[in-house]
Amino acid sequence: MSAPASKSPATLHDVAREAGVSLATASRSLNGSARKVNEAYRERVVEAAQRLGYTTNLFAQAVAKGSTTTVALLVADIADPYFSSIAAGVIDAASEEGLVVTIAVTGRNAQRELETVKALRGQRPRVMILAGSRTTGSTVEEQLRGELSAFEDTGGKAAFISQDAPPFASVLLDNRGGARDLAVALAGLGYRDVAVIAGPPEIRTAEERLDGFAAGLAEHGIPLPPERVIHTDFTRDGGYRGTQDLLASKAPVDLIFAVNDVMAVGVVSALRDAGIVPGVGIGVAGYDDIPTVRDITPALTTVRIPLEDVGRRALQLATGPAPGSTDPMADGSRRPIPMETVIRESTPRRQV
Amino acid sequence: MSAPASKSPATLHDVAREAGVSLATASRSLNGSARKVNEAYRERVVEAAQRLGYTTNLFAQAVAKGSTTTVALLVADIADPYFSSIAAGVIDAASEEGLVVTIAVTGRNAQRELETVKALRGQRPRVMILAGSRTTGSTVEEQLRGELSAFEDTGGKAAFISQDAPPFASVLLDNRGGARDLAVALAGLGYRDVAVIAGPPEIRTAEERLDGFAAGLAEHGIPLPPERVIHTDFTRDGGYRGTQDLLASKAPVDLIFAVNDVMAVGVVSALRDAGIVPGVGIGVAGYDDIPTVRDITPALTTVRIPLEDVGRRALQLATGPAPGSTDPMADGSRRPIPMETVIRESTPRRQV
DNA sequence: AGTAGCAGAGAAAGCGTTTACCGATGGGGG
DNA sequence: CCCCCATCGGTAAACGCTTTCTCTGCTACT
Repeated sequence: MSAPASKSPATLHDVAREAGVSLATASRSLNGSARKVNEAYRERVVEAAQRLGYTTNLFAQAVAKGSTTTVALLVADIADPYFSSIAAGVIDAASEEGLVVTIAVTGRNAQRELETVKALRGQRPRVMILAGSRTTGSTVEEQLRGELSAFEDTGGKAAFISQDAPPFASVLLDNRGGARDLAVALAGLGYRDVAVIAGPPEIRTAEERLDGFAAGLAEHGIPLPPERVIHTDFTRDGGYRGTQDLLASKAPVDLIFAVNDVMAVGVVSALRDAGIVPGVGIGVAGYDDIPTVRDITPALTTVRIPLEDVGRRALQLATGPAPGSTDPMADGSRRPIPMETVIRESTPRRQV
Repeated sequence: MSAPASKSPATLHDVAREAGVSLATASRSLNGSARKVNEAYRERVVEAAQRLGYTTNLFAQAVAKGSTTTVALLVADIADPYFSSIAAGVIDAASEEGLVVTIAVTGRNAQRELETVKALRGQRPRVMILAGSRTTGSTVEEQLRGELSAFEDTGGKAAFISQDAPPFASVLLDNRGGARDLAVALAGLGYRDVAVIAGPPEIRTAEERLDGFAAGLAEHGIPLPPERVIHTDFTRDGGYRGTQDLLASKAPVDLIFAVNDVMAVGVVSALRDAGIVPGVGIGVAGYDDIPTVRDITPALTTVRIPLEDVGRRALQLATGPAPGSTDPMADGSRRPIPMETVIRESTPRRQV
């Protein structure tokens, strides 16, 4: 049982020989070169390539051309629906442009993110998209920015998702506005004793949502004292534990807002385990509108983000307007993606 | 506002010059070359690299070495939790080995899958992992196999997930056994009038689950007449519509098994919309144990697959045992991943 | 002290492409 | 009928890296 001979893949050289033309002609025939090539030759080359099962070696092409067709996408956790939806958008948009997407996961770890960026730089991607990174203001963040600057200086383009990180491009999500609108809507439904299950303080997205929500409440004169804000991590389990802590504090609560849906699902679960019927005893709201929240009971009130569009847009932003054009996206990129409050069963009108 | 000068990235050449050594020495210093290099030199080189912000150009390295550090992963839909969990496993295992993962989505379209494989071949990945591909027996499938054979002939390694596709490696899931066990368990709970929301007939995974389930029922003398089997597509919406069709047929049903959880969620939703309480009026079971099903009401009975492990294993299988060793995985790879029936609220013991 | 042997630096030949440049061919204008 | 120019193959030089091979300068052994 010996391993197969493992001949190396056919090269352009082979194709050229097979077709009886020169290397240059073969090359020109196979990629839409600017220069014309005799149709008869071209056909022969294409046929030969076919016959040999030739595929252009993208690496060699990249080294010769000095540019690649790769997009690098960094996410915190690809199994999280928030990120996988964004990834779907990025991949979709990328494949339209003939780009190939490399995904790396950073596990919400700034150090790891930095190292990943460094490693990915070796791939010389055209574009790097960072979703779900922390902004800690730490030296690690400085290094990250340095790395990205260097990346851009050498012809790459970096784009952030949901994080304003000048001078880099970013797809801005109006987290603050969305959360504010949600708070206003909920206040309108009669909720008064509000608690928030917030994310880790160093995740800016989470903080923006918290701020916006507090602002919306304030407009209705509803306070949000610090002890009603529980910082925990961005997972279902974080939501669960945060809720337990909240309940243990015995604070009177008629609404819990979790700054993302994954956590909100944990909230619902914790409430139920504590014998409280979510939506009846205590209202629950989340953020993101991941598919699951439509299917749980009660269906969750949340803020919808068009996540696939966000991913798509990040890519477009980064691959940029056709060079030479007067950048029509330039200001569009600064305009945050609008979001929509979606009221569902988990926050019925409050009995008075 | 002119674009930045965009100098090209530092090359090894630059590093060598900066360190005052030869190209060869620089190369040897930076990658753990077999050959020794004077420690003093090495340090100078490393420092120079640091100073210049040098990162090895992986493309150039690949073309020089003739081998890459890329893994290509093909999934039907990255936003589907089944696939995103697998992807998480693959990425995790890959990054342990210093490999970088490229993800492409094929949208359950055989033609597109074929084209994707072709395109991805240009990247000369070390490994290609195919999850969720169709097996249609069609000419497209033949072409796909041809493409993969060529890929392996030229030194690559292909691995399938949940699909026995000799001679290629695959991580086998015991779909049939898992479904059989589930059926037996459900029969034991007293269910008798069973219907199945099945997947598209050309997806083998779906058919195996259907078969296994029917077999398990048969052991208990429970029939599964063809009209109780509804073929629909592998989405939540497919499950929803399939259930509507089923209900419209007026067949007496006390249990619906959907061949995957995503569809099962659709089943639950359809039942509820039809005024039937899932779990009380009609039992519901799914397959996969995606996170959501634990959180919906009623929590779904399902079959657990360790999806991340599956992904991880696929990668290990493909990167293979250390060359030279006597392939301890060789038979292990043929041993299907075990699965576990998980009974939850959606299938309470049936009243007699 | 002389030589075998070896360590290790450097030169150079690739790896599979692209692309500037060269030169041949053929057509059209004077 | 000749010359110039446009057109289009081919040749060869990159691209950034690895790796083989050559060659120098030691160490170490007899």
